[in-house]
Amino acid sequence: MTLKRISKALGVSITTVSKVLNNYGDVSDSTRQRVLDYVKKTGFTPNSIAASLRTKESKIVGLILPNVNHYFFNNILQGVLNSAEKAGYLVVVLTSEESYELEKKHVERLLNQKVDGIFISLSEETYNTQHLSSIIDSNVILIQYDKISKLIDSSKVVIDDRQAAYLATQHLIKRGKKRIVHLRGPLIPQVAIDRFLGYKSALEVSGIQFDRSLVLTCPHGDDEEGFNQLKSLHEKNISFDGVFAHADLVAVGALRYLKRKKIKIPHDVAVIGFSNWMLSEKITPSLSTVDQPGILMGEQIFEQFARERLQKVSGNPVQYQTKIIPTNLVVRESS
Amino acid sequence: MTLKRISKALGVSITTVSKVLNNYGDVSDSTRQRVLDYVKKTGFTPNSIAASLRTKESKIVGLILPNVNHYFFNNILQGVLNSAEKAGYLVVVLTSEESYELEKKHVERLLNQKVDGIFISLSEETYNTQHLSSIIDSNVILIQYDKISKLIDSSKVVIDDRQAAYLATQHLIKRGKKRIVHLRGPLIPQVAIDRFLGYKSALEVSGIQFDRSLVLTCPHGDDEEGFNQLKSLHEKNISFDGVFAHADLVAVGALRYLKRKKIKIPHDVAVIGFSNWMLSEKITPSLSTVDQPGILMGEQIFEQFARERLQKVSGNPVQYQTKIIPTNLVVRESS
DNA sequence: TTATAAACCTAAAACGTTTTCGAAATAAAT
DNA sequence: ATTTATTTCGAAAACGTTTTAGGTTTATAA
Repeated sequence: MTLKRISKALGVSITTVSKVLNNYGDVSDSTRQRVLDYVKKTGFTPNSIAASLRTKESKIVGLILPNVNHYFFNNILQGVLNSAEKAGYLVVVLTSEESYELEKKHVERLLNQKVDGIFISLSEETYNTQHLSSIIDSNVILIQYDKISKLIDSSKVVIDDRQAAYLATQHLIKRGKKRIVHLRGPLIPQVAIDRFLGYKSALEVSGIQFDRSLVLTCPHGDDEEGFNQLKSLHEKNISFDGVFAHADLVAVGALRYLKRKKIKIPHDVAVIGFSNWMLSEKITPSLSTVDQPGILMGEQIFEQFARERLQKVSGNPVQYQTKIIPTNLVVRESS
Repeated sequence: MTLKRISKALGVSITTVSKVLNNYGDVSDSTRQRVLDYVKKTGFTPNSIAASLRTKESKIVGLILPNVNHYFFNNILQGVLNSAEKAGYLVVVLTSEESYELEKKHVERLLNQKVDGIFISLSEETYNTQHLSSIIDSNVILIQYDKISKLIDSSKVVIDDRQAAYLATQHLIKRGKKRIVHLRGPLIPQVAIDRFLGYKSALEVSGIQFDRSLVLTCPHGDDEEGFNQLKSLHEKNISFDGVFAHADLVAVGALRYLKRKKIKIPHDVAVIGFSNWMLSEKITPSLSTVDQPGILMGEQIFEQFARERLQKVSGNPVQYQTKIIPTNLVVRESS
């Protein structure tokens, strides 16, 4: 079933059928009704591939996630899906698995699939950003989120990591803790740097001496690392009374070590994580953490895309925006 | 940049350019090389929308998930993504949120987007399967997975729920448990029925009397339900020494209740869940469960699609298959 | 009645590919 | 030199829409 067949069946032109389907004004009520009835009867829906070819709008956006097994990114996906659904967009999902090569390949695929927008959080390996430039060169809307490159001029949606880390650390300080371990992420990505800086400035503001030996990296963000890093501190006889981990899973590992050593939580050592994974409220003791509103972020990502799209088609200059999403402290038993 | 512009630049026909790009034989080595060089130099990639319109292959598949925040479905997604990536397919993801209306709408959207295949796990509300028939009528490949309709003739990829439940229950019996509670899912979906039947037949085989009062529903599958259902049993003075929950989260709720009541796990009551969520190994006591290999399932889903696609284009009859994916028992502290 | 305006309609081009079918050029065989 | 076979190329149609620019009919006004 095509426009042509409908038009033949009803004895009108292809143009007319197309016009009623697209709500043009210049078609009489009677023929409009005839077309509508026929369309409903046959269940016809226009071939959107053909429409895309003509209009150069695919009504598809691409979302590149570092991975899909992470609670935070699940929520981002969920949020993007929510808003895209409302706006009648389809979203194709790709995972970079933290690989630059894959990320680049995905961008190319999306580009020749002629998606209308690409939403990307950079992999940890990504230092070269030419593929991002090529998105812009192709006149496709780029929205960066979470792990972004400041060098690329586009809209951005990010967590205020520094502020969040500041709040988490300050919270431990308010609980009377003075020797606070920071189990940080890898050295390069901006998120990890920002969280570290937030940690550091919270100490400074409270007049607590920064101690380099209390900062340890947990690059993969798993619980083994959390466990092992606390263990290594103990073995070196370095004392501490608080732990701020860059991920809930790391904090879980830390808790496991403390429990094994019969250290009282939060009395002797208070622990706070990051991300508010589902598991953090189910474990004992339940884990204090920083909630990153992923769903909200996902929605904002899509909505910023929709805004830019509108500006573009209406010929207005597009306004890039950087949205900084606030986080909330979630205080539970571990602190 | 289009075929036309390339052909003009090189003084050959559009046809010739297209042919080298698609590896046709009838073009001389010298012109082939000229085209290849020019394409590489300009970084041209063909517009896949136009190609789709002509070939009627979009190289896109649609994946409908009940939701995206569930560990099992994350893995399905991951698996589909893995295989699709290798085969050069893009996948658009949609969530039904367990709503029949949404599910139907999604199918329609995918259909007029002319995807090559649709992979679907039915929502809990879905009883009418006309939208599935319309997929087949549209000559689009349908693969059902997890929650399937037996009435619709298509390939299927499912967990052997009955066998899995049988194993889980048998495991508790081997531990010497005789009064085993089954916290089951909603009454209608086949998965919940199969798990219940597996539970029941494990009891029968071991000569344990089935007790209707030990079977309780936890329709939403959250931990509150697990907690409350055990509580209600206690209040009715119904004794039990084992719990087989239809979801890990429900089992977590059960554990929480038992811990609160100082009941020894697994000595007094052993607990086993279902799905092997990430959290189940992190909690204390760690939770025994049934591992559903979601990634493998996702891969099989796509690969079955790829097979049918091949059969179709080569004019062979398409062979529907039902793949039953085995599960593994994961024994941990809770049993 | 005729001129003018408004309402309704359509032909045709365009989007960028793929593929069929036949033509031209070259090589091989007679 | 002519025929035949082989290799290489290209014209044109087709995929199903959208949209421009203009044409035809109907209503309104003179």
